[in-house]
Amino acid sequence: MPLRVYNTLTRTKEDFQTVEPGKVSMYLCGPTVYKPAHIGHMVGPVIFDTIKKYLVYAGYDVTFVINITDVDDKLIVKAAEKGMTVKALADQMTADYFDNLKLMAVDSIDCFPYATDHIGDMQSMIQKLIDKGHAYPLNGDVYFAVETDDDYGKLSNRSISQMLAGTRVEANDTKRNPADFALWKSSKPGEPTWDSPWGPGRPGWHIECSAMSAKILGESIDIHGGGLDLMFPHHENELAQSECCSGKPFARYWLHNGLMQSGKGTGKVGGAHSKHGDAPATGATAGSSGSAEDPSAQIAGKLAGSAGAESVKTAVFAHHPPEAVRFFLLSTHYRSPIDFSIENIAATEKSLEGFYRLFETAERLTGVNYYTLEAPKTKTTATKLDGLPAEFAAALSEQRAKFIEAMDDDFSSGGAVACLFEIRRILNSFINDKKLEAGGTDADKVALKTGLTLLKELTNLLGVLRTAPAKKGGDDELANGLMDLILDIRADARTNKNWPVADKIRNALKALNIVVEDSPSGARWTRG
RNA sequence: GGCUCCGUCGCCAAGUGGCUAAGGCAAUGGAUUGCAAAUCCAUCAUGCGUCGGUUCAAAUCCGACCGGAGCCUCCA
Repeated sequence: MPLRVYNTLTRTKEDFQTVEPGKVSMYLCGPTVYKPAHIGHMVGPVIFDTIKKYLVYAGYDVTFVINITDVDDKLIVKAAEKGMTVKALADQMTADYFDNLKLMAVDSIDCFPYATDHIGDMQSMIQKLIDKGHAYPLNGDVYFAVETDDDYGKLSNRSISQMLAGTRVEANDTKRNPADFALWKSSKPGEPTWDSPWGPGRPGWHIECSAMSAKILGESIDIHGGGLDLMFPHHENELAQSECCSGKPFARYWLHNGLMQSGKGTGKVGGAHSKHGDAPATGATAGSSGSAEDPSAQIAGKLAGSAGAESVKTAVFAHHPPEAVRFFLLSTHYRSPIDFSIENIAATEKSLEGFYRLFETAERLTGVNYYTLEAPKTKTTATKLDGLPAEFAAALSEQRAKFIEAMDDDFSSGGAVACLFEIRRILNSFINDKKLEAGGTDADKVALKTGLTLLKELTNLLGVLRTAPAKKGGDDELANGLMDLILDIRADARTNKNWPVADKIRNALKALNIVVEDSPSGARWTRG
């Protein structure tokens, strides 16, 4: 089964064929760094990071670029508001963005080009467009002439006339066509500015992606990604500029991820209500107007504009482990809108507990630490299942095949996630059947270890289940010491079949939110 | 007004022409356990918004309708 990807340009799933055999160039539109990253900013990076990991697994040599747009109108406005320089604000917000990527285990990006480092490249591109008659200077600005591009509108499937029909046209607009967009903007005093053949100014919004993409990845790239909201005008304009400039196809495949949405689809911030009434934990109580300080404000509404004076780092990750958030993002298809509600993320956290439990058990039985376990990174070097009990090997192999099948079908991570749960079940079953808790053979332990390695091979592709959950046991010596003592006394009571005492201890601890579990190898406790 | 997209079990969610419609959460029964917890096994949509149509065959294609979302405003 070949890899197939949905291409926005053709609105169909196509077989994946790269420009250069064996190599993939990927460009994802990154943030304009004028405010802290919100949870929605994490969606694209997580998805395309996963795509890259999978392409590497499939044997491709992948170069993945995300740009940082550090010059822009909004940045100028925001910096002025805060009394900071544009650069200082951009640096601060870029650092915040990187922090969050790290938390989300997004670690496969090869290059983060900054717009301000490529002004020269943008100017050359603009000059070339002017020379070719696709752009024209006007009072210190330079505009792209959409009518010179026969294909204009092909990505978002709209025509120039159609676009103008529904929009009010500014009367004093001197552009040749109202749909023409700025490649270069003359600057006002106090704004960041660069010299240019058309006068001092700064680049327009879309040109940085075209210029940096061509510079770093070449004029024709394989995958261009971004949020669905960027399809128009951003990607449409990028496409027009790039192709008019180079005369070559800009990107083979356009991949657009769905946008994150609030609770129950009520749209704007403040209109969102939880279906079941009270939203637990984050106190979106009285007054449904999501304030910016409210953690759930990050979860409300469109996420883009209004909310988000606070970084996702503190607004979301303080309450929900980034691991769970990443797992949640990948449990649905990347093109679907994502309903980021507190209930949903809580359900994901709950569903992960079974994995953590399995890893704990496995470590106790085999000494293998799942989180540091090394696993193969490519299909050709995949975990070998030779010598394992036949049924066990067959079950694991089937799930790996299904996982690959799902990912091959337009990176259907939701289907792939189901395989992880199946493998969890298979491993737990194996532990039960082979009575590993009560001893078991070395061969069975090796088999279990191999099963874990296969699971790790797959969870690595999704970038999930990489770190142990926050400690649930005791982290102070006194508590540990006391619990050892208490459980020791209880063990004596159980040996003497003194059930009332044993149960009293367990129940009393339960009231203190400490859960005691018995097993053949002794009692364990966790903070509930 | 124009352009997209979506509606699958109580909830989340795969599947987009043909195997018994994945999986998770919740629930129920059983195994296990001194009792629990955890784990395993079993059950849980003759049905995929509604009504028509195409087809040997449709959740999957077409039409209409109902309901929801996004874009056309420099939001990832």
